[in-house]
Amino acid sequence: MADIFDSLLEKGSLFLNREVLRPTYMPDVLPHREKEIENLAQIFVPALKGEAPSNVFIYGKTGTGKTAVTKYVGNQLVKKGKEQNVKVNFIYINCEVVDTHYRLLQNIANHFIERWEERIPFTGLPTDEVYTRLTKTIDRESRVIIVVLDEIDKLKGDEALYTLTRINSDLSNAKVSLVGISNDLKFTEFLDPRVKSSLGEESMVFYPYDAKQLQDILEHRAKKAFKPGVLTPSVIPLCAALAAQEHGDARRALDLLRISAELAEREKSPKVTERHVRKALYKIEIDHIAEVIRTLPLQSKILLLAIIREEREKKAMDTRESITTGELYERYRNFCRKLRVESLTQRRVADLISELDMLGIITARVISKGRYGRTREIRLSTPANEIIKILQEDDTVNPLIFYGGKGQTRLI
DNA sequence: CTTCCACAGGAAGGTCTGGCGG
DNA sequence: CCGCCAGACCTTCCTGTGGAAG
Repeated sequence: MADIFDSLLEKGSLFLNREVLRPTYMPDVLPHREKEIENLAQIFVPALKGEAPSNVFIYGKTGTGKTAVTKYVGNQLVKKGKEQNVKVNFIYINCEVVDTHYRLLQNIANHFIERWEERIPFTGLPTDEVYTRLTKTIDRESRVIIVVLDEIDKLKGDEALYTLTRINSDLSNAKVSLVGISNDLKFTEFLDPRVKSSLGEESMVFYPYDAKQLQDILEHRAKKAFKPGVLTPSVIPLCAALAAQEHGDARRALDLLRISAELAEREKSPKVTERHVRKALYKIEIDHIAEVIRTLPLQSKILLLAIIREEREKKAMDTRESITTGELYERYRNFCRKLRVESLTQRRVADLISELDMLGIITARVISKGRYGRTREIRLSTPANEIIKILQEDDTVNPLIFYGGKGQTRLI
């Protein structure tokens, strides 16, 4: 039994340390974010004199380094604080995980309570009691607390923010500053104006990386991640270019590189090549879409199969025409009858088509066929066999799928 | 130029679920 | 526990429209 793992461990690895390429990894150098680091440090520096820094709001799309920069500067700050004997606390909270008023206060408070029996329970106390305990606890000594609220737009209700932005008026020794991080540029529009002005005392915007910058980042990490000489020289530029095209998302670029290498490894290839990158790109895309399709509502799944069926029929008849809403609706109704599922109205189905379009599974453009009306031109933008592979697992729609020879699939 | 198809897509209202304050 | 409300999900009804055909 041990042997199979031994062989996998030994020759498999192109990696020195795969973790370096994961999004959770905290690099010690952040290329092309020097300015942002400097800025944020500038804002934080009063903490070292025992004063509360301004609250900061940080915008930027995913993979632009917001979290990394904030954590990086925060860690440095705490270190410096220790050197200079100033009490500085840096608390990072991801609001996707801690998403309610209660849990937020609880989380911050527990950060300062060592003794297990005094910790605030997950549930059971009134929220204002948690608040009182929080203020009492942190106010025992004079210190500066920086609370980072990552993905702040995921917080439910703005009560939590309202409480936190005013907490300093209930404290006489400690001081609290907030850092809000969001990738939703419209987030503040819906906030209570008082919260908005308080949170936005300072604001920073993180712009996406361009291809050249992504390339630097990848090179930096690749040095630690891979054994020397494993990457074909064009691999990193290609990953960078592809990710830059997408949104300048560093996380995507790193994922792409990691998965490329994993594919190469699985093939027992001694080197990662451009071909692996292309394959990885396809895999990432399919994996993403697979997840979306799997979680689609039943009606959309049926609709999707109806599209595949219509598309195949068109191909068989060798016409260049694409599918129209009317034809598709008929096929959809037909599928619903076969499955004994109640069908939706055409109006509703039209909206479902738009949704599938927005999800990138199909494309649906409005075209006019003159005398023959206005409709949408519908076509798949995802390989049909991949979709069927996923929908086979759904017992409700599965009866529509038949298996021909040679792994071929057909729809009723 | 007008007609007219086959829908697009807006508006309003119904139904159901689930969270929340009292 | 109950009533209320918001929001997701649909239906019904509707007006609007690009462009080939006539």
